[in-house]
Parts: sequence; structure tokens; C-alpha cells
Amino acid sequence: MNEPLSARERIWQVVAAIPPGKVASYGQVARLAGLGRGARQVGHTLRDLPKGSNLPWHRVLNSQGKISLPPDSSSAKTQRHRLEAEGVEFTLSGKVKLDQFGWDA
DNA sequence: CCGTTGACTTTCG
DNA sequence: GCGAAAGCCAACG
Repeated sequence: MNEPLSARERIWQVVAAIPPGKVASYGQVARLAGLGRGARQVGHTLRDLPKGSNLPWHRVLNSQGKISLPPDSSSAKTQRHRLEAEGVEFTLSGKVKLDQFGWDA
């Protein structure tokens, strides 16, 4: 049933399955995507996202619950702005509430 | 096909 | 809590 989707496509599927107001870590997404420990690949794939992909990549953060990109990066600013718009709270440390939804254990 | 790179994660000091 | 090092995996040239 599972189509032979490439690792890159699987990541998009998992990220697209994240409901609004929730966030997931790269490692969490990588594991669900079947990459196991390819957390790094998740970030690289999201960085190379195709133009026009309605993928909520901004809901994907690192294990620290913070944005991996530099604070002066346009993507980082946009990411934080979008999370706030979805109801995600940021702490004074710049961390966000890791409200991970019930990922199928 | 091989080597390098990278939006990560975990562990040690 | 922060910094550095090692480990894993896939995309790129």
C-alpha cells in the first residue's frame, strides 16, 4: 500500500500531518517518516522545499524546542511569527511549548 | 559510486 | 544551562 515514496517525500507527508497549534521535533518527524535517526535530513529537505509547497515546515523544531535557524534569518523570523499566529507560546528563552499531539506510540 | 555537507540528537565536562 | 564531540542518514556534485 505504501508507495515507494522517497525519503524526501515521506518527510513532507509527516510534516503535512502535523495539526495546527502543535509542533514536532526533527527527530520525531524523522522517526515517523521511517528515517529513524535521519533527523538532519529532515531539516535539509525542508530547506530545499519546492516552491509552492503548502508544507507547515514551521511546525518542525529541534529537540530543544527552538528554531535551528539563526535568529537573523528570514525563515526563522517567519517561522516564529507563524507559530505565534497558530497559538504557540514562546518562552523568554525563545523556546516554544512542545505540545506534541498523540503521535502513535 | 565516493566524498562532503548539513534547518539534528545525545552524551560528557 | 552551555559548549564540544561523536553518530546517523540522505541529498548533491
